[in-house]
Amino acid sequence: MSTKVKSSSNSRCASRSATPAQPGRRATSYDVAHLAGVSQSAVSRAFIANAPISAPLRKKVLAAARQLSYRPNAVARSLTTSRSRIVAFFVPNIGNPIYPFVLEAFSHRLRALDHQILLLPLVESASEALAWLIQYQVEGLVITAASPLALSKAIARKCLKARIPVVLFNRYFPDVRAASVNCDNARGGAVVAEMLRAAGHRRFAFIGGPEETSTHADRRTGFVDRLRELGAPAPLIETTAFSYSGGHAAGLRLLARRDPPDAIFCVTDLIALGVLDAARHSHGLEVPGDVSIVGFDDVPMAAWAGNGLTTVRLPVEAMVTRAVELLMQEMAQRHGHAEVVRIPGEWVLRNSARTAPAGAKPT
Amino acid sequence: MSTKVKSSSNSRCASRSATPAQPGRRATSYDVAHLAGVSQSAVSRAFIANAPISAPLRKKVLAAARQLSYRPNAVARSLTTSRSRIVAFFVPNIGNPIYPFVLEAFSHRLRALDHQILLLPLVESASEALAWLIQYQVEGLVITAASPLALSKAIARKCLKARIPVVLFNRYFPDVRAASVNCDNARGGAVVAEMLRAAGHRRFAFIGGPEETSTHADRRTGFVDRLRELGAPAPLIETTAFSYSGGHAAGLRLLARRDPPDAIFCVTDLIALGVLDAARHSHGLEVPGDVSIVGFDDVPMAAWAGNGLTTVRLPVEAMVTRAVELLMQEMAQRHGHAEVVRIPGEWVLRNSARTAPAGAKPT
DNA sequence: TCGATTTGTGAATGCGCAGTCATACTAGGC
DNA sequence: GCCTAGTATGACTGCGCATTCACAAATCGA
Repeated sequence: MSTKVKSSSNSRCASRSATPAQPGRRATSYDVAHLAGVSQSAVSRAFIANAPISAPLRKKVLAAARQLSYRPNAVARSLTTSRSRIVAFFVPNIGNPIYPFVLEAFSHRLRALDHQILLLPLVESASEALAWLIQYQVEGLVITAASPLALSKAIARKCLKARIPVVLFNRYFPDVRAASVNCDNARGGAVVAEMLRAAGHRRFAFIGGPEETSTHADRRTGFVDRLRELGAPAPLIETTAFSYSGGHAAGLRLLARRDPPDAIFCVTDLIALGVLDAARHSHGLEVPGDVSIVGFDDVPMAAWAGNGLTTVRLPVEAMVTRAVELLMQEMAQRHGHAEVVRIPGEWVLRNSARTAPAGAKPT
Repeated sequence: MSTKVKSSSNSRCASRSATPAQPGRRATSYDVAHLAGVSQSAVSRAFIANAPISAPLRKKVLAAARQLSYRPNAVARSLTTSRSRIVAFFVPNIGNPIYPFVLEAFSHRLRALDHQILLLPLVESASEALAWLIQYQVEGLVITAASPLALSKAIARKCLKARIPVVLFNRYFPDVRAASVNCDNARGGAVVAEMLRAAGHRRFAFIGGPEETSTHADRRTGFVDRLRELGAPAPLIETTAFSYSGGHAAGLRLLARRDPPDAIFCVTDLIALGVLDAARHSHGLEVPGDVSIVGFDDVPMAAWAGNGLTTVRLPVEAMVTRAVELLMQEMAQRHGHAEVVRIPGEWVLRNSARTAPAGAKPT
C-alpha cells in the first residue's frame, strides 16, 4: 500500500510541477519547490514565521519564490488553517463624515496585524448577515454606530450566539453583552455643561438623536445631570435624525420659540452644523453673540472657517486601537469579556460658543 | 486498486460525518449529506444554480442544510473554482466626502452580483499591492481618484500586466490602457463657462488641483476652451490641493489681487467651499453679489443652507453601475477594451453663482 | 565515545468544496 | 422490445496549502 500511495503522490507532484512556467497560471508552492530543488513543505515553512526551517533553506526558497512572483495563496491557506484573517465591517450609512476616518484607521491598524477588511453589504436581516459571515469565514465583526440600530443589535446578538467576535464602535446596547468602544460621552456632555454654564448662559437646550442610541442617552445624561449639579435650569430637549437637515429643522423649531435657548448642545457635529446655519442664516442670529452652539465629534467641517464649531473631539485613533485590541483578544480566546470601553474626548474650542471671562472657573 | 481507493474514500467519509453535531464546529457539506441521506455531491449541487439535480433532492438537501445552519464555505469554494468573487477597493484618502457614497454604491451593485469588497490597505509600492492582490486571489480592482496618483498609476500598470482586471473611477491615465469611468469633465467645465458668461461675468478664474490629474485637466480644458469660444478673456489659473484648506488658501490669494475675478470655477466642491469661506468670511464679500463661485461633485455640504453651492453633480450611481459592468466584463473575458467612459454630470443651480437674466441664452 | 536529545527535512494527509467520470435509470424512436 | 439519448445520482479526485509524522542529521552530555 505504501508503494501505491507513494506512486500516486509522485504522479501528483509531477503533474503539478510539470508546468512550472505555464503562462497564465500562478505559481504554486510546488513550482517553487521544484525550482528550488526542495520539498513543498519547505516552501510552506519558508513563508511562516517561527517555522522549523534553517536560514539557508529559507533563503533558497525565497529566492525561487521571488523569481516566480510566488505568494502563498491566502485562500488555500485559510482552508487549511481555518483562519481567514478577515474582519468584516458594517457601515452601511456613511452620513456622518467621521466614519470614513474610522474605516481608514481600522484599515491601518488591521493591516499592521495582517488582517483584511471585508465589507459587510447592507443585508435585510440578521440571519442573512450571519449566513454571510459564516459563508466568508469571517473571524470578527466591527459594527459602527453608522449602521441601523435594530439590525445592528440583532446582528450583534446572533454573532454572540454563534461565537463570532463582535466589537461595537461608538455604540453599545445595555441588553447585549458585546464588547464595545466608546467615547466617554457622559463626561463629554458634562464638560459642555460646565463650559456653557461658566460662560454665563442661562437657557440651555439639548438636541439629541434617536432616543435608543447610546450616544444620545449618555451625552444627554452627562449634560443634563451636570447642569442640575451646577444649579442651572433644566435644558430644553429636542430630538431629531443624525443629520444636517435634522439639526437644521430642530434648530429652526427651537429658535422660533418665544423663549429661545441661548446655548445649544447638539449630540453630533452634523446636527450642530445644521443648527448653526439655522441660527445664522434663517434666524439672522449672531453666533456666539446671541446663541452658543456646541457639537460632538469634530468632523472636518467643524473646523471650516465659515463654521468654527466648538465641539468635543471623538478620539478616533485611540478608539480604533482599543477596538482592534478587543477584537484580536476575542478572536484569540474565542470568548470576550463584553467590556465596554470609554475613552475621554477632547474639548475643541473654536468660536461658536461663548467662553467664560478669563479667571472664571467652572465648579 | 479500485477497491483500495474505495475503502480509503469510505474511511474518509466516515471520519468526516462521524461528528455531525460536534459543537463549535461548523457544518460541512458532508454533515448535511449525512443528515439528508444523500451524497456530498448532491449537497454541493443543491447550492449551485442550474446544477444537474432534481427538485425533490434539492429540497431535501436544503432542508437538512437549514437544520444545521449550513452555508457553503466560500473559502473552499474559491479554492476549487479558482474564483474568489472578491473585488478589491483602493481608497486610502477619503478626504473628498463623495467617496463614501461611491463605496456604498459599489457595495450595493456588487452585492447584487454576489461579489464582495475587500479593502486594499494603503501599500508602500505597486509591487506590494500586486503581491497582496495575488495572495488574496482578488479578481478585480477598483482604483478611485481618492488614491495617490503615482501609486495608482503604477498599480494599474502592474495589474494590466498581470492580467488582473482594473477599473479606474473618476480618473484615467492617458499613458495607461486601463478601463475607466469618468464624469464628462470637459463638458461639465464648458457648461460652467457658458453659465458664468451668460450671467454677465467678465473676469474668470479656475482653481484646479494637481496638474497631472485627469479631473483637473479636463475640467480646466472644458472651461477654458469654452470661454475662448465665447470670446471671454482667458481665466486666471490657480492650482492647489484637493482639499478645503487648499481651496481656502487659493481663494485668499486670488481675491487679494488688485483685479480679483468675479467668477471662480473650482475643480472640486471641497475646494469651492474653501473659496466660499475665503470670500465671505475673510474678504467680507457677497456671494454671488461680488463674486460667483461654482464647484464640481455636489457633496452633501454643497447643499447646506450656509453654503448653497452651485455645482455640477457627479453622476455617482450611473458611474458606479458602468464601472461594475466594465469590471465584470473584464473579469469574464480576461481582457478589456480599455474603454474610457464619460458620463454627463448634472448642473445643480443653487445660489453661489449669479444667473443670466431671464430670456438671456448662452451661445 | 556513545546514547539522548534537538533540529531540520521530506512524505503524506486533509481542509471543504466543485467538478469529472462512471453508472443506474428513464424516456423516446423505430 | 431493443437501442439510443438523456438525466440524475454517487464515487472520486484535486484545488494549494499547513501540518503531522517519521526519520536523518546534528548537537549535547556524560
